[in-house]
Amino acid sequence: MEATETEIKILEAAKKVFELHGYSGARMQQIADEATMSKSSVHYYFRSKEKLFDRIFEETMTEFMALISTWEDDTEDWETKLRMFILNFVPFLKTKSLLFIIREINRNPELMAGRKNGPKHKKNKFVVYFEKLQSAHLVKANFDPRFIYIMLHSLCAYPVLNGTLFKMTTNMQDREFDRFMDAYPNWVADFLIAGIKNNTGV
Amino acid sequence: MEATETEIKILEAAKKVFELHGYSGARMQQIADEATMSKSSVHYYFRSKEKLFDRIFEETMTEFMALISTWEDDTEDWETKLRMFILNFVPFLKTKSLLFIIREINRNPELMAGRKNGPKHKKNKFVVYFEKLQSAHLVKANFDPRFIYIMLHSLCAYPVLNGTLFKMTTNMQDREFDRFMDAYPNWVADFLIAGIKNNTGV
DNA sequence: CCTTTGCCTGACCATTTGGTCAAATCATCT
DNA sequence: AGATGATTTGACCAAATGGTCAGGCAAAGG
Repeated sequence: MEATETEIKILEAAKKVFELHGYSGARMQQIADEATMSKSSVHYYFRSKEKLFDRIFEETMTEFMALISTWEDDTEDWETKLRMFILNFVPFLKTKSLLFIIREINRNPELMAGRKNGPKHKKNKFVVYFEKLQSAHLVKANFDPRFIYIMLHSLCAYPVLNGTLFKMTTNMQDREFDRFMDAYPNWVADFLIAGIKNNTGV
Repeated sequence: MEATETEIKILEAAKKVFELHGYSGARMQQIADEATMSKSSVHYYFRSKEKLFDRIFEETMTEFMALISTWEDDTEDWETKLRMFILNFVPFLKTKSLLFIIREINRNPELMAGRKNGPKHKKNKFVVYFEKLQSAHLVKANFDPRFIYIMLHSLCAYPVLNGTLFKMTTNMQDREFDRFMDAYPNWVADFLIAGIKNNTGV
């Protein structure tokens, strides 16, 4: 697809509005305002609200999938790779894209079904990587790599997703929480790495 | 507040619809249908959509807060308490209430500001409990209890919240994922407990 | 200067949606 | 039965919203 300057302006505005209000709450007029043009122009470039939404959703999912699929089997040791992934992943999540994805999938599960180029039938790189490590006896084999995978994502994503509630339940002010979250990725890395090494229970 | 049978019927219908579609996507007509009565009747009991929503949100938040605030300083050892909390918490999250809360807070942060009886100024019981354990040298003191608190919640909540995506990225079928999630709470408990005991890095 | 082409917009439309209201129905008490 | 008050509803309304369309306008080409 080409990408006119105007199209990009609309897409950025739409992304902002859709992420904040969701599909139902988003207003074409607000998208037009945000892009500083008329509602008609938005319709001129993307026929309907749904078409525009589909485009945004598709792009966001593609970006997200690309990020979480990055796990090359290069020479670095797994501790370094894990830490780098976390340090890279957490900041991305702050863009609110994730809540957007989760919310819209919940609203309409069809959005997932219709995806092409999804990693379906492609094995999860992270899981494959840890299975190899286990076969090579480089880490203990007494846990399911999928469990580590899900823990990893949960620890990275949820505090960002639910920051407001955490601030409240831990009595932190905005600034204090920000500092906490700055240190957070390395804590997660430390805890996960130690857990995988010392793992005794699973 | 009293709670007429009719009111309860409406509240349950409304909760269902609001949780599925969010505030903007919810339709008064659908709520009425779900409660098998006319739209006018819904308006008769709860003046407006917003009033009805506020009631649902308030009740959901209260229920949620009550659950996560339960951490009595009784005689059980912390391992047991932690495990029991997880085994109790994960099933609750399956009710979709959490996505509802997160989504609506994101849409309108004012919803939190206006809450009374919130645990503001009440110290977080979990954190206080672990601080005591640390003071008594019952667990190592080389980590921030708030970090454990956030990890605990992240591990419980996120896989439930984002199950659809996890199913996709780990190539699991519905049934396989369900079995995985049945075992999940105990894995989390094992991993967390082991991590807290062996903690070396944080 | 005139025409064509693509971009852009204000005015307008049809439908949806939250909300109102008077009338109908039901329950309760005398 | 009749009066009274609460409950329920269909008909209706005003505002909001996604979408359309004829025309304006600027640049390119003749």
